[in-house]
Parts: sequence; structure tokens; C-alpha cells
Amino acid sequence: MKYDFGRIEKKWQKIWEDKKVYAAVTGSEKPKFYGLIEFPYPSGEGLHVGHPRPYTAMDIVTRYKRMQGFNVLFPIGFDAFGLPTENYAIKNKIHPSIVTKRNIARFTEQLKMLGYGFDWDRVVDTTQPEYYHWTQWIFLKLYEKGLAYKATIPVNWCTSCKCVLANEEVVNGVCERCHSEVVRKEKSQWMLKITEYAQRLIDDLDGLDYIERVKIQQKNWIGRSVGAEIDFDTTAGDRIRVFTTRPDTLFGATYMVMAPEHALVAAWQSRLENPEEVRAYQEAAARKSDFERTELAKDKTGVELKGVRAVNPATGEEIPIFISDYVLATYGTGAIMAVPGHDTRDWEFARAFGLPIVEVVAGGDVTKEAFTDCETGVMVNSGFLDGMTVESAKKKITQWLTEKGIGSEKVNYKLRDWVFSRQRYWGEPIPMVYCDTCGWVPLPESQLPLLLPEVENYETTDNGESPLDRMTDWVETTCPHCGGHARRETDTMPQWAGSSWYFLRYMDPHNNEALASPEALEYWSPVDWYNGGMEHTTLHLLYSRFWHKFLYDLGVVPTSEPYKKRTSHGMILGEDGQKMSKSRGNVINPNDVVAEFGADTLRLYIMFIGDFEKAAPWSTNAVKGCKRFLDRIWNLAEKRIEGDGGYSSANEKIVHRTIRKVGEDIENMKFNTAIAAMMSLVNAFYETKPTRGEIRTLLTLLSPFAPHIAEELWEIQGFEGLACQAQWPVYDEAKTVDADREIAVQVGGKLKTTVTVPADCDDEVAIAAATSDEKIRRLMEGKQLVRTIVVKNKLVNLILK
RNA sequence: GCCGGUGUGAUGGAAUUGGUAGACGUAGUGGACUCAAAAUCCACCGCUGGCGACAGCGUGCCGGUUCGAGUCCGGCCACCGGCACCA
Repeated sequence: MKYDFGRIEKKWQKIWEDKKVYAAVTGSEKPKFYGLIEFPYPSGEGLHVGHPRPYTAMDIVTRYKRMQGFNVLFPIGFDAFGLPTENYAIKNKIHPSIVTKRNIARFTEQLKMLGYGFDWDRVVDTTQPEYYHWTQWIFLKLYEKGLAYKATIPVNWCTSCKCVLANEEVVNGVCERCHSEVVRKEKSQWMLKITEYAQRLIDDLDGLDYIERVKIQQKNWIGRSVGAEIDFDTTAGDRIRVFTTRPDTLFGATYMVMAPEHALVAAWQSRLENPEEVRAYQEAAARKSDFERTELAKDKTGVELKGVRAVNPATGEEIPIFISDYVLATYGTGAIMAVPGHDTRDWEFARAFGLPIVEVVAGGDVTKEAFTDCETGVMVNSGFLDGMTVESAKKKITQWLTEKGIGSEKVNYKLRDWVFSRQRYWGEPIPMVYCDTCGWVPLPESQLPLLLPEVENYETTDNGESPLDRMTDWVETTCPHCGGHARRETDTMPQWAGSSWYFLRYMDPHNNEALASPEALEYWSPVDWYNGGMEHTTLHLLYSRFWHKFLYDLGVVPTSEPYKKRTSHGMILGEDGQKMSKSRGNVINPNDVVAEFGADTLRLYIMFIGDFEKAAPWSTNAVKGCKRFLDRIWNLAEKRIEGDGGYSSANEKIVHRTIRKVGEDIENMKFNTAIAAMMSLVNAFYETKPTRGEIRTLLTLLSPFAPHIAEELWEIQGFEGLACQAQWPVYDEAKTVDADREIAVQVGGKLKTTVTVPADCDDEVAIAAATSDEKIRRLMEGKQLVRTIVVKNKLVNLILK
């Protein structure tokens, strides 16, 4: 009989579903294992061949864990709010909820086609009121604790999405989603104080089993730097506060620079001798987008504030003050002390404006470039700091500033608060109303969920307001506090809201009293293993850690971190080695692959394609290799093999080795070599026909990778139960090794031949075997053996003279 | 510029972490089966020289440590990812 993958795959998918073999049981006595993959955004295009890589990997891991006796939670859901659906809905005049339903149905069908062991009774959909009820609830809690606030700030405005973006969503000055221009715009926005958690988000990384580059990238994004804040007196009477990481260079501060938006500029308006020039510069800076500002970074520009001067507190000298857009309003205090001798940007600015450059750290040549080295320099021209190292000068000056009351140590972060408002329809409504007398008032929890109203027209507006703004009968409401007239918030939450806590909902997805029951949270937390894309490192991963820590502080969740372990997969590229995209026409559709080769072959190939963490190009040709492998297994096992469950002496060693290799490789996500090991085993079975026990072991090992064919052959062989519920085989370490070892014989470190010796034999025996080899004896003729190096079971190296 | 990562046959990739480089797969070559093709099975498959046993070379480049380096150290080059006037 032929290997009819189409029939087999449908047959077993139905049986697994009917028997609910992948159901997770909250509170089971077995040890729990929670494996998580990033839930997909159900786009109109459906699954493409990149999706199955992380899904298959975690499917293998969780199937393996299940066979080892774990109570496994491996859930799936849909992150369904978001712009593409809304844009598609606008274009085709269909309501986004209908589009979403359709897309989810298609995704579900495709995911089932691939035979994943998801617990389908726990599916979540972020757009369902039963779900976003709790997204809104978390927002209310954030507001209650002062972590959600409304602020008018310059925001990133995507000109195409007509919507604000978080800093994390702006990539190279353009929208990460649609690649359109992003401009600055002043808007009143809901903000979340993620900065309050900056330090904990760094510190707690240490105890986590995340791949190193994720930790590093998160730390860089949070961008902690230690320095000092220093107050400078001015001739206007006001003080300018600056932040610096190099307080040691205070004696070298020869001028100051403030951001063009700095509040003191306006306050000094009447004192300035050149108000027109200053105003012109401010306006020019305001017009530029962030992108333009950084694009034009090469040449430093600025205007001196004539009429006001600052005093360097260390030297007592008066120094000029400039405004320049190389100083950012949003970082530190929006003002700096400029030390051109020891800061590259200040050096360039001083050069451009002919300002004095004073050397205060010896070791470089400040007439040629700024000397920024902190390791080797020695303080000079710095009064009481002279002769010190940079490190000790930092301590000394900070102490001096503190005593004088004009400065103190300070830690700053690049991370900024999370802009949480979006001017779009297809998102969670923010449960807040604005009352004419009470100001912003949160909805009482009893009024949740605040439903997203059905609207006729959800198109974006050009005035920058949300489409909901036009819904007067929804917008106009009464204040829950005083009963007076109030208006609802019309912005919605960003897509990252629903995904910041979805893994908690999986633990107890149908709970109407809480986001999940305390028992379920206690039992399943934390996620044991979370695999996802590197592109989410500073977005979803950081946001969800923040929310989880907040929920931990509230006492809602039992752990301070959501994910114990985080791994990441590489992208699947097109056959041309380029990123798959519709416009390049190199997209591979999994449906086509399944139709031609079957789901098991696709699963195998996508895991065999290369190192899981690295990008790999698709090769339709190479898929055949995996199909052949399954065909070869089918040929071996399509007829019942009789006999007992033992192993033959010929195959015993390789069977034990393969069990060890496959298990270890699954744990280390080295699926490609696990499959290679199984291929070698099958090749061995073509040399020496497998026994009933050997076939049983092969099918058990194969089951997590290619579950359908394993199940079918399991049935044909008449083994008890289901293959996917079989116990993972154990190996005997002693049986993985030979009695004899083939060891290398080197002369002067170069391989000359190999000899066979008993395993773990004495060095003398190995040397004797090596030196009695015919070829080695010839090489040794007329030479003197001066030294021998023996590595047990590996090699003998003979040094001749 | 800063922070990560990668560089191995025609090709996707292996290599017990300093110990026989190229597992496994693809492509290719030869053979078996077949009227033939496909499929399948068997064998070969880093480069150079030699009929051959064999010899020399070989993991981006240059140097070093070591009995021994794809692996460690120093200096380059190329590509990929992240950050980028963050004081």
C-alpha cells in the first residue's frame, strides 16, 4: 500500500480532536509544562510558510514533554485587533469584525491542517468583549495606580495610518507597519508609565533563561546611564539644570546648550538681544520630523541666546548659552553642559562656532578630536581633581556638588513612557470619560466591558481624531462620578494591549469573574518556554513584562516575570534568498506544500532546513528529501513486524544513541540534527531489518516531528494506545558505546591513520597499537620518539625527531 | 559611530565545545531494475598531483598560543540584525 498522507492526516486529526488528547488539565497532579508561541495576527493572506517554523518547533517540544509525562498547556489564539484588518474593511466596505471572523476561520483551518497539538478549547480572540473586558480592566487598574495619565506631548504621527505611534513602532523615521513618513505632532494622549519599571525590567533579566541577544537588546533599549544632575546659575537669575555622565569634566564646560523647546527660552524672551533669530531657529526645528533632525545630524547648527550667560560652578567663569537641536528635549533635562574637549558632539559644535576647547583629561589631542576615553586619562586643568583618574574624579566631584547643594548623582533611561492612544476604530475602547466638572473619570468596573460601538463609517479622519469621535450618541454620556455631562474617550488602545497579557487568559479562558482564576494562575504560571520573533524584543516582549510586573504588584499574578525561558527563530526566506513578500513573488504557501507532500513532510522540512535560530532559504527541491525519508519509513513498517519488543545486536547501539540524540536535540532546539539522527537510524534499518521493538522506538521518536504517519504506522503495527501518548523511550548510556574504539593516530599533530583499540584502554595499549601500525612504523624509521600525547578513546599523537 | 551575530564543498548545513573537518539532506556522476522514463535500490562525490598505494593543500584574510585550532588570542575584510546627536 502506498503512503497516502492526505487520507492519513485527516483521519488522525479527527481522532485526536474527538479524543481531546491535547487538553490541558488545570490542577493535575502531573508536573506542568506551559509552552507558548506568539499568537498570530489573522491577516487576510492567511498563513505563510514562515508561521509554521516556531509553531512546529514548540509543537515538537510540547509533544515531547507530554510523552515524558508532563501536563502540557500549548494554546493558540488570535491577536485580531489592528490596522490591516481595518484598512481592508474600509477598502472593501465590510465590517472589521466580519473580516476578522473570516480570517480566523481560515487560520484555524490551516493550523489544524498542520496537525498541531493545540488545546482548541482554550482559543482566545482579543476582539471578543469577553476578552477585552479584562484588557480594559487592566487599564483601569493602571489608571487607579497612577500609571496611566493623559499628557499633551509631541508624538509620532504616521501620515498614512493617520494615527499616533509608540516610539517602538517608529523604525528609521518611518512607520514600522506601512513604511510611510512619520511626523511630529502635538497631541493629548494616554500614556503608560513604563519608565517607572525601567530598573526592574533591567534587573530581573538576570534571573531569566532568555537568549543573550534578547537581554542585551532590551537593556540597550531601556538605556540606563549613571551620571549627575548639576545646576548652573545664570545672569538671568534662573538656574539651568543639566544631566551629564561625565561630571568629572565640569572644569572643561565652556558653554551650555539647551533644546530649542526648553521652557527657559520662552521665559527669557524679554531679555534676549536676538529674539527674532532665536524664534526663527525654534520654528525651523519644530517643523522638522525626528527623522529629518537625525538625517541632518552631520552639521551642527544653533543660535546663541544673547543677553543671558551661565556660570560654570567649578571655575566661576561666565559661559555662553546656545539652543541647538542636537540637544533633545525629551532626554535628561533638555539641557547640557558642553565639554568640547571630551565629547564628540560638543567638539563639533565648538569647532563650528569658534568656541574654546579646554583639555581637562590628558591623554589625547583635543585640538584634533575629542578625547572620550575614560580608562586611561588623567585629570588636568581641574583644580582639586588634578592628577586623579576619571573614575575617582567622578566620585570626588559628585561628592563636592552634593555638599555645595548644586548637584547630585542621577540615573537616566532612554526608555520613554508608552504612548497608548490610537486614533483608529478597530481597537479596544479606552474606558474613560471626560466630565466637564470632574475631569477624567474612569468607568466603574461594573460597566465593563465597554463595547466597541457598531458604526457605519470607521474611516480615519484628517483632523487627527478617532473615527469614534463622530459617534455622538456613543460619545455623549454622563459622568459616573457626578452624573453631569461627559464625553467618552474616542481613541482606542494600540494593538500591543491585547497581546500584553493573552498568555494569562489561556490559563482560564472562559472566566467571567476575573482575567483568570487565582488557582489557574497559581498552577500554570509562569510560562515555561516562550518562543517568538526577534522583532518583538522591544515591543511585545517588553510591554508584556511591564504589564505582568504591574499585575504582580497588584497581587493578581504569582510571579514577577511572565516567561521563564525565551528563544527565537530565524526567518524563512524565499528560494532567492530574499525575504518572502508578495511584491517579490517568492512567497511559498503552506497549503500547496501540504497538498503535494503532506503536513508531516512540511513539518519535517521546516525543522530540517537549518539552524533554528538563523534565517534559512526555502528549497522546494530539498523538501523531497524529507518526503523520501517518510517514504522509507513507510516501506519499513507498512506491514506488521512480528517478534518481541527487544533490539537486535546489530542495531542496539545506534537505537540507544538515537534516543539520546533526539531527546537532547529537542531540548536544545537543534531539530535539524535530531532529524538527521533519525535519518541515519532509518539508513541503518535498511542495512539490517528492524525488529518490532526497533520500529516501535523509531515511531515514538518520530511522533513529535511527524505525528500523522507515526500514528498510522503505530496502528498498523498494533501497538497499544496512541503514538502521541506513548511513553518517551529511555536509553542505556552503557549501550551507546562500542567495546572497541577507532582512534586517530597523528604524527606531529597530523592525522596519519586510525587504529582500533579496546574502549577506555590504558595509554600504553593505545601507544603500542599506534606504533605497531605498519604505516606508522615506516614513518618512525630512523626517527626518535620524543613525546606521546594520548587522549582517551580519541587519539594518539606521536612527536618524532 | 556604538552593540550583537555570521563567514565551512556545487548547495542547505554538521562537527561530542581544543582532539579523525564536511554527519544528514539536495544537486551531480556511475550502476541495478525497466522496452523506456519516473519511482526505488546500491556505489561514488572538498581541491591539486598520481594508473595506483599515496602525497600536498583546505573552514573569509594576516599573524599568534598549542603536541594539536573551524573552535582560543591579536589585527583586518565582507555581510546580516539592532540602536543611533540619549550628553
